[in-house]
Amino acid sequence: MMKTVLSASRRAVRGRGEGAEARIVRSIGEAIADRRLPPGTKLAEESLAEVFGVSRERVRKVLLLLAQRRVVTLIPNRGAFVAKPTAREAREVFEARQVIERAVVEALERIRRPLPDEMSAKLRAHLAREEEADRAGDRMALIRLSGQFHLLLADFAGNATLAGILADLIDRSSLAIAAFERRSSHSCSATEHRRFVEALESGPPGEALRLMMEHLDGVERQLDLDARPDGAVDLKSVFADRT
Amino acid sequence: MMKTVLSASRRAVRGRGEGAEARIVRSIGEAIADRRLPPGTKLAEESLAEVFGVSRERVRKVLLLLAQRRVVTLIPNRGAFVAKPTAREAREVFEARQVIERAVVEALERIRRPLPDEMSAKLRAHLAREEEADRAGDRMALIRLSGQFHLLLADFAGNATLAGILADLIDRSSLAIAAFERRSSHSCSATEHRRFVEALESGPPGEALRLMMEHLDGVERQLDLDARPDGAVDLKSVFADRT
DNA sequence: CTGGTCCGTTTTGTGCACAATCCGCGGCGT
DNA sequence: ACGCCGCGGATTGTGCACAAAACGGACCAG
Repeated sequence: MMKTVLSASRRAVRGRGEGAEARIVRSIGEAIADRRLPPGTKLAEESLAEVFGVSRERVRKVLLLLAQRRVVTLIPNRGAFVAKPTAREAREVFEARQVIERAVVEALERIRRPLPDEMSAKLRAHLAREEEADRAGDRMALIRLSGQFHLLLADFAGNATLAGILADLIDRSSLAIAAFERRSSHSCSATEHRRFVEALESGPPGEALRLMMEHLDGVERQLDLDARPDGAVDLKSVFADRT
Repeated sequence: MMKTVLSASRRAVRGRGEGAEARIVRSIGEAIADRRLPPGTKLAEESLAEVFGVSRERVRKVLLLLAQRRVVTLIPNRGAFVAKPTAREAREVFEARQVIERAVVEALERIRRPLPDEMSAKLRAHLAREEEADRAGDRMALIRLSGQFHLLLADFAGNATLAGILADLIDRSSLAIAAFERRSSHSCSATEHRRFVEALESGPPGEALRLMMEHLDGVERQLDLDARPDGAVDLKSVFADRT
């Protein structure tokens, strides 16, 4: 038996209910984080309403929520688009992440070793999943898992408010990466995550923090944040050495 | 001449326009921060629509935005209420503020002294306003100015994203203070702010940071975060030593 | 006096229809 | 060939009407 049957005739079942909006928000949010919806993509209300089997105003509400989280941009009388961060905003987001994740890791380092079994177990289980996705070459899963890893750490730190803020920043990081990623590079984060966990469990004090800061720096440095915003490219330099 | 004339007959002028929603959000947000709307207050859609001279769905949208910022709580089929943070949430908010404001002050301390004229001037102007509100005993103005002070510092730090996050946290601080303030105490923050600015301008390195952390600790310590949430009070202990 | 049920009123939730706005395209003039 | 203007189609924005649900009071039974 299939898990869920997607069909227009089922809209009464799929579309309704308390958490319908939350489901759609998650769904779109994940699609954006996974880059199935690249920055700049138009999100037409009618289409989304059809896809999710809900009325147009429900979609409208969802888009308003996503806009508040800066994941989509709402342009009056033009519609909703997947947000396309500026280079400046991208830098700010990564800086904000460093600020918050530093605090998270500092809190985690204050926990007496050995780490609680549950925490350790969850971390190792997560690493296993990341490495499997890595082996399988499942890029989308890897991106999602990478975000979840940082969020998992924030949860362990015990401050749900900070974790919530970080969740937003992680989504926006995905957006920034999608917008500014260099064609080349991409050192897998799975191994860096593993090293971090090892440092956290049995490394010298401060080692985990150092690794995390380097990790975030590394991710940011893989971006091409000097690129001009689209449409402002210098045509002269682009065609300089062409004949 | 008065700045703005509030009148129902002006609804066509006041209610319309691009920034109508932003205006209402600010208006309600300030009212909550100023504690003219204490935690738990019901925010009926129809009433608000009438007050601001807009349609009910516009109010609805505004309430959705405020709910996203955790300033109001939306209970399905019950309506919107001014959020009433739990003690845990209050602690989390203050901890989050420390995390972010530490980063802000560290960034400010990295600026070479003397501080740029504009920055210095704005800070001093702000201090003057705070002290005047203090002398005048204008409690509401003092609360608002106190929040603006911290936000001003974040602006100077140059990260708009972090500043935006902090703005939310400051609003929620006001809520927490309103919910957990002790009847007694309240050391004026104006003098602490002045000392901070002096330390920032000409104090030894780290002094400003120390003052800011103490300041935030002080604010939090003025709260009674051990109070049980309303309705869950332990009647036995309340009437323990009564006859 | 306590506790429970029913019903009217008030408030919130949702779909729909219509108004407003914008985009693309074709025509026209320079 | 380039740019300006205006129109048709499509998309978004908004008010309205009705459906759904909750609160409060009245009434009643124990």
